[in-house]
Amino acid sequence: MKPTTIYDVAREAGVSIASVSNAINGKGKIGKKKREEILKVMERLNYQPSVIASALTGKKTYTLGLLIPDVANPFFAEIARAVEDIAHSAGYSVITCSTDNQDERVLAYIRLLEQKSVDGILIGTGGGADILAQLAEKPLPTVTIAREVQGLPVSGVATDDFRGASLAAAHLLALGHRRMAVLAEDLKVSSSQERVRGFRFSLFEAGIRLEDGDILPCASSIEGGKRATIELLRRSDRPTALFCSNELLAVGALQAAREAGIAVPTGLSVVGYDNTLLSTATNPLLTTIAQPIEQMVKLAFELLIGNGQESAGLVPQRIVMQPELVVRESTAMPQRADRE
Amino acid sequence: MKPTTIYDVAREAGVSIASVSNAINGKGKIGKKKREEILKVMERLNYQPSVIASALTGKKTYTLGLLIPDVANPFFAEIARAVEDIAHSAGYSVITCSTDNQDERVLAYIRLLEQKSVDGILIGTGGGADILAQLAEKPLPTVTIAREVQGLPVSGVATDDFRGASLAAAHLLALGHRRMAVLAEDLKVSSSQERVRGFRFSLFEAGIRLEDGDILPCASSIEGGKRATIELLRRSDRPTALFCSNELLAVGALQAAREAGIAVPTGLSVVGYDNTLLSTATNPLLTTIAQPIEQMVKLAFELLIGNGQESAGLVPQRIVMQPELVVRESTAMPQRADRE
DNA sequence: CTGAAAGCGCTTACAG
DNA sequence: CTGAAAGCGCTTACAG
Repeated sequence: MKPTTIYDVAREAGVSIASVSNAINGKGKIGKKKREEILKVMERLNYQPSVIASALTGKKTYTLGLLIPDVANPFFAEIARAVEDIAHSAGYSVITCSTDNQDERVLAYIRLLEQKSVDGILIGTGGGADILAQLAEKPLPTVTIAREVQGLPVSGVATDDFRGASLAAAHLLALGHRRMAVLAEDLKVSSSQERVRGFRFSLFEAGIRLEDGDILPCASSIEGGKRATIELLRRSDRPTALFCSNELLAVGALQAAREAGIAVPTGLSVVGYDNTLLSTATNPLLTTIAQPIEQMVKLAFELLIGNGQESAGLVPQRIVMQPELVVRESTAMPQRADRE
Repeated sequence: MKPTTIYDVAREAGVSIASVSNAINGKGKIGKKKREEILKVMERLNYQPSVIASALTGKKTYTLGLLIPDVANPFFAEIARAVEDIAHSAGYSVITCSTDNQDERVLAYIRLLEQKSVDGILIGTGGGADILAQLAEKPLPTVTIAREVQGLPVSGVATDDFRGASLAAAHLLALGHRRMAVLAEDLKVSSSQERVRGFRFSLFEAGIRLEDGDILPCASSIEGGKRATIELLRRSDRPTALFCSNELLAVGALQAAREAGIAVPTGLSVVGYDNTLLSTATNPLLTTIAQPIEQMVKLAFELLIGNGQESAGLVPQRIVMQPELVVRESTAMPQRADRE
């Protein structure tokens, strides 16, 4: 009933446990024959080394922590999947931590991950920079993904959110829109801020002023986007186009427009952000900004685990990827034939 | 730089490590004063016990494995979130494993989870019953969730998929549909099978025969659902209603219908399954079957970890929950004013 | 190349 | 109530 240990195979193979250990880890200090014999015995006994025992001796736990706001959010679900795949292919498993961007949850999870001696943490969540700053002090390798942390001296990879928003703005501008608004999720999150800034700045350059009132902070959910849009559509000078900082909000906007009897894109254009599967589930299909998830994750993983081995004490490295505009059906030239 | 250990606090507090251990674990064998003093020292040194060390002495790892087909699939993302939350509140963390329903992946993950000495595994994935059967042999606590495993002597909680499909059938039947078809994901997965069976049986009882050709196996993706629907819509006697075994397929169906110029629900009714956020992102909103995810997860967790402590050697227990029909906009009476 | 021994950070009987 | 000691399953110098 008890799992077989290194002692069992040593006894069975007639060698010392040190030799078994060496055989497993391929340290050169063992004869070929002996090695093969041991491997054979291991196979026969169906022996599987305990990673917790080996971790205790200073080796790695081969476990990573992934901090994200919410796995149930399609964008982060996709990130989680990508992380899982690349980690798994490198022998690691990952503990997913949904923080809801709440400081206390972030804190609790970090503590937990420390106690479990994970080999590293991938941070894709919001949460006070001060809290995350503590992390940088610790010996625990950390890299951020899909977000920046102000002044945090850790490596990370993100996509250029300012640029992504500019892409959206340029698209809308080119279509001829002048009255626009933005739906923004939690402004504590850097990526959200950047998207707002980028959009605003692009309009500014085009000579269009986006008032504070045109930027609506929303709960990051379909409902949140819907509520904000309803309010927007009630205004006398309602916008002809909406830029949403994520697709949950965009879906909400679509729904609000529909209920208000405003056709998209004819009466209202909307562009989302992230290019998740939600953007292909809506009708009309969402025009959106895509982030190269797989690549980001791949790079982040390499930064974390170190493809080279000496990445340890290096200077923090920030990689920024380029977003892309994906034009689908939810944007068009503005026309005031709204109330169809 | 090195994390503080139990020795550090013992020295600092002027006691033995055994006492520190006792203080932490609240074993009665320690004086109140001493206990509080120790706790204070722990606080001051910011001491956090190593769970891997404690796990090695026979205690739990407080880590669970969650096997699902794919976290990027909204339904499983929601399951993963629910599991994470309840696990976290009980002091556990969870390693998410996306298997794509592939035997080899299932196998690899199980092996990994064993090596990491997880305290239990939640199985929500497909994969050969034979493979999972091995699991039952092992001392590793296991419970299935949202699926059955034929003849596997383990506990589990699922919702009644046969019934859920019947609900869908009844709804469509009541609306007056007679020519129907079903889009089924991977038939190796029990839940999928049951949904097909349930639907078929209900029609049968109503005197309607569902031919094998009316049941289209699809890749479990939007694309998969779309392709199958396109084929279906080309048929001369095309169905007036579609039952999809999950919402990815349903979304695909919606898209196919749109491209074919067939209005939903007027020209074609479609009902999905799972009630994920996808069902509220589409236009029209999806009529679907809801599973009580949170409750299922809660019960599964209790079965796994044992709210009572002696659940160990008990007879496997299967809990089945009831699904619910959620009527939204994608279903209506059949009418042959298709080509609008 | 190989084995005896110490040690990783805890917990748990076992004496006192 | 408290501490010394053994042990969990490995790995890693260190001798041979």
